[in-house]
Amino acid sequence: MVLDFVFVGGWMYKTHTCGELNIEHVGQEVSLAGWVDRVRDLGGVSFIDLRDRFGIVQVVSNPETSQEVHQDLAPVRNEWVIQVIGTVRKRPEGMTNTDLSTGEIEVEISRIEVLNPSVTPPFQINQEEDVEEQTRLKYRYLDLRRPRMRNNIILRHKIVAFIRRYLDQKDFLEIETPILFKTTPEGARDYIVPSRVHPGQFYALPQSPQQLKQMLMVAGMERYFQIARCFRDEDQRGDRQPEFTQLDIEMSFVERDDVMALLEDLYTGLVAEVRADKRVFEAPWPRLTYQEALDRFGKDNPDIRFGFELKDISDLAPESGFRVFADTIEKGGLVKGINAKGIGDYSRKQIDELTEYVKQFGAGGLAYLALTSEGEERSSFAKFLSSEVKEELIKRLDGTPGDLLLFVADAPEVVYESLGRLREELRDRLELVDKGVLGFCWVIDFPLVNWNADEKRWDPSHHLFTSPMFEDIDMLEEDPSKVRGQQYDLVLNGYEIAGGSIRIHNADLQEKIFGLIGLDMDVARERFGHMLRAFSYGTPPHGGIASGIDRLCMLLADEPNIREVIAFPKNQSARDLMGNAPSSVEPGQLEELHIKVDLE
RNA sequence: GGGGGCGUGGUGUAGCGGUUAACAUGCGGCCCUGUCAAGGCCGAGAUCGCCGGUUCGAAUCCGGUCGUCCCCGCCA
Repeated sequence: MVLDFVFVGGWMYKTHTCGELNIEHVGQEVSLAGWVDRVRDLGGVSFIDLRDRFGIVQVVSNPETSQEVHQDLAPVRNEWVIQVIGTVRKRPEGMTNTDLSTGEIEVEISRIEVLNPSVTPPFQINQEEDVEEQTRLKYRYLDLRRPRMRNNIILRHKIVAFIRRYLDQKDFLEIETPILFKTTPEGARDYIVPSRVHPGQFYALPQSPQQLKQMLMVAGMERYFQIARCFRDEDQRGDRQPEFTQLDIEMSFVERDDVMALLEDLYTGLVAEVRADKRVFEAPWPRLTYQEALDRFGKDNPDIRFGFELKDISDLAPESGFRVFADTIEKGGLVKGINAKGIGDYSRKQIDELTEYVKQFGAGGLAYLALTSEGEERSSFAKFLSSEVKEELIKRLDGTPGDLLLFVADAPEVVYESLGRLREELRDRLELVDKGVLGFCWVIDFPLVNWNADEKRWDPSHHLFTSPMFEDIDMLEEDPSKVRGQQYDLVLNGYEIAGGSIRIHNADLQEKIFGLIGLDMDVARERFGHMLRAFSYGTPPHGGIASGIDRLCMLLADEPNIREVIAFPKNQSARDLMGNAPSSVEPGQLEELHIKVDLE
């Protein structure tokens, strides 16, 4: 028996993968290795679906051909790892399986080798049944064998591979930055790592390589990128993990539009390559100002794929006759509404559910005006309105029979938040969007700083290295709230998937910003002295962007949370259920680090 | 830190005050020579997450606790 195992870097156990065999290979002797996906023992003839990463192929044994093979095969069960040597042959007439790429052929076994048996797995690998996530995470190595996870991991690889290829072609250098670096107290909570050689001192894991990539611009690298792991010790959500991956990009001698154009081109090409079946909602991607995003969608990461936009009716409120509306305006608030098209016949109970929903976000209530499909009106507040005001309201919101008009009157933040969230809640309830559509948009012209009422100071809305718009710089002193930052966010289907800015590259301006946000110069020098020093040595104008790879993969894989696109994610309480991390350590390890644990 | 949902054979579910705790699938055995979610027959497998309470009686009601998921806070 002579088998062709010649290709360099191949696998000694295989001449072919399970997925690649087809009618062309008929007559060839092959060696395959993989997992038993399923056994069909018909008493005489036996079939095994043999699976590897590349596909499934049916292998057959017949006692008339070889009694010995048939005996070797008898004990084999699902998920055993076996090697099969045999001959590819065309399946008999009418026995083709059109669901399988290898369905025209099968492999007649001449030898079978058990490489490793398997105990019965805790859940079925060969079936797409829902299994509790806890179990999936505990046995993640088995979960990853299933098609859903395998496809997600493959998609993620393709995404990252495309990004690397693209950026390499555009003259970017991939540069690694330290995982052990310095704490950044003004961001999220840091993960910290004790230093053994410097007792009492700690490294911090990077929340992002922000400072380091700017240093690389000072260093003259001009175009940098990294698929960077980032760490933030905050509570989890479906789209947040304690460690996550971002595509980190920084460029010298660029303006805002250069960075935005690069990312738009990159992701447009990426979608065409990895999800050609998806349709982009609007191209070139629309650009919304921060204010426009809030006014129309109630959030700075809007889902632009459907209507139900927010309409302002604040001007009608004072004279409306409805006290709640009028008082809100009196107190400096806003009144806005959305037209939930097509649910004018919602029951009182259903409307109450929506009211409960917005209350989560601080709204005092939800005023409604239902225009039933029979042309009648039901309303919580219309009785207070003159018919002129009511007509104007309906006109403003483009209300027609069958619509439900919903209003929130409150402080601006509350109005935006509650209606913005309600809009997306209605999207999900009413299935308003086609899942095959990708709604990219840019949000620009963010305020550079926001007033922090609790701490009585200005906080950067992006981060403290973001450059103000040059034309706004002279307002820094008189009215910081009016200063826009050279910042841009990329939003996809209502998720922020990238954010960046043009940076400050001048030590004077950087010191001014430190002053504005109330950072004492001594403290600033201690924390960011290395940056100020670097900026005094010839720093090019520069800017960049960071994009959440996990979220991007999640959206391109049509998954509901980022755990589904991470091989070994952590659960809600930041625990790894497979390895059971975090765990306690030996007392000796703590001693070495000069650490005493004090558990209350 | 707060609010909500869910914990029933290995897996997924049903049962919601008195059942022999049901069904599907998986698992084990037997039969079966063209299956591909193979089929048929038989069988094993659950003190209903844990603790306490109410009740003549609790998987079922109540309280607590643990685990897990979703949301708020948090996430420059």
